[in-house]
Amino acid sequence: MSTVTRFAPSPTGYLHIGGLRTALFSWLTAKHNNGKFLLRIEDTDMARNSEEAKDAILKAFEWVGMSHDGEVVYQSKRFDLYKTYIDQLLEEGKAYKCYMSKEELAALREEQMAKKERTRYDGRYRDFTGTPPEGIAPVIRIKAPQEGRISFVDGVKGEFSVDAKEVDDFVIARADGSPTYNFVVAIDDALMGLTDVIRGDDHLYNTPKQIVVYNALGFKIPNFYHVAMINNEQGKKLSKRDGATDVMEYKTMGYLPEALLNFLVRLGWSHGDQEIFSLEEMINLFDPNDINKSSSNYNLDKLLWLNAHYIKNTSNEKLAEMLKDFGVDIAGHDKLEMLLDATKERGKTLVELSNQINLILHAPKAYDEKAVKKAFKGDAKAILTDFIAMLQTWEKPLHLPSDCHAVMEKLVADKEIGFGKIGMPLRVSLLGSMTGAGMDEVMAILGVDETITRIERAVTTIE
RNA sequence: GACCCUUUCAUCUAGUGGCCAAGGAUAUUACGUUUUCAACGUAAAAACAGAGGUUCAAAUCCUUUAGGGGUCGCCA
Repeated sequence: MSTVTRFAPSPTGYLHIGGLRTALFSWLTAKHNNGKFLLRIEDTDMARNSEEAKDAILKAFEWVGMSHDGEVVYQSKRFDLYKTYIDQLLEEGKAYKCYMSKEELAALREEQMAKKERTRYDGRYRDFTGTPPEGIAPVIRIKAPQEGRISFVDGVKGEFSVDAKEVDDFVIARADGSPTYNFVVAIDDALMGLTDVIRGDDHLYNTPKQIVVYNALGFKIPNFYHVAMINNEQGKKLSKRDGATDVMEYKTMGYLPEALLNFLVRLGWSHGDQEIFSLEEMINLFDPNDINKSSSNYNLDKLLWLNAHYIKNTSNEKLAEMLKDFGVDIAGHDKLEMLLDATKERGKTLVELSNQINLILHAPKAYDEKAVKKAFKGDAKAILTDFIAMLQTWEKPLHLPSDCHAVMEKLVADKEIGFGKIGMPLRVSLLGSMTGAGMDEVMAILGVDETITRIERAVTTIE
């Protein structure tokens, strides 16, 4: 039987970084087995759903390049289907109408809390045959087993079992007739042919309930994998205050999808000492049975490192394309290769990279104050002036970084000075700051004319 | 409150009774390289939550305490 996995978000907000990891694990499991990865939108709660949220989730998937197989399934369009199963269970006596009011239920819970018990429905209408109370629209509850244990083997946690007494006759249809979560999830997972359900371990307790549904309907129970949550660096639940939780924010911040996926796959999963995984390697090596039991903390440092790695290893052509989103359009630039070669090791994100490039592309509007103090002193002015003269009279071509380097070398030799004497003032003249790309590269990219223009302008500011 | 899950360097992790006086990666620090900043290279520092057991031998098995997380809806 071929593997089928799924991701099933409810469209109430953006795609969360934790959700993306769970989705990644599911996606990898499907790809590893040449199976299918399905997407289902859990929109049974009409009040909280939004179209925008759904689109945002789909967009995030598109960005990271995790495509789903087949059509997206919307639970909101399947109410008729769920209804037939509710009727079936009612007819077979596996579910029943419960006329307990919300007030009565609340009172019962309070009573149980007071007695320090786990709260649960007491089954008072399970075998009810009398006359139903007036004015109460009943909910439908499923008959859960009353004794024994409900158990299953979780691919991550291992053997998991709860006392049947812990699982009450939960509601499968509300008073208005709409089906509830645990009911529809079980039905959809079964009908969509899921073989492996990978989800957050906040669903661990839902699983016994869903197993009740599987059994009542005679469905085959899939493998379950409950993945521990991602916490913040302090080990607390990840919230907006901890930085970006929306997947698309990472695009804005200049992260590459490969880096983000590589980062996420290593949260709760590993393969020996390996840190860098291409998509292909992940697919080949991933096995949901290897997922770690414990929750992991979210730490941006490693993501930044990975991102730098992927930027360095991305083709210049592709980088140029991506940089368009960051206000840098160099796709047609004749020195594109040189420009990116000179900068891509200096940018950990596309934002930083675009800053590096802009530094070269645009003549400095102002010179960094500290840099001026350090570089434009002593005989800096004279050296720069000599350098201009040298450039103007240079007879060989000055196209390559090595060509430009030769000029500096000559100057250093002639004047019997260190490289720093020319390097530092030159750097400030060309870029306005003490940091940044190598001078040889910058000069080659700018060309002789622009190089001279920038130096001349700088010289006039030195008194 | 009840029930469940979990616990190796600051962080992600390797580790399935002897190969572990615990390995890798990130971050940190130092040094090297460099005209600068990065990148890169070398090195340093850094952990088995605590307490009891079992065993010739325990990070690994058992008990227990503590920390963290989750669940207890006519939400998903």
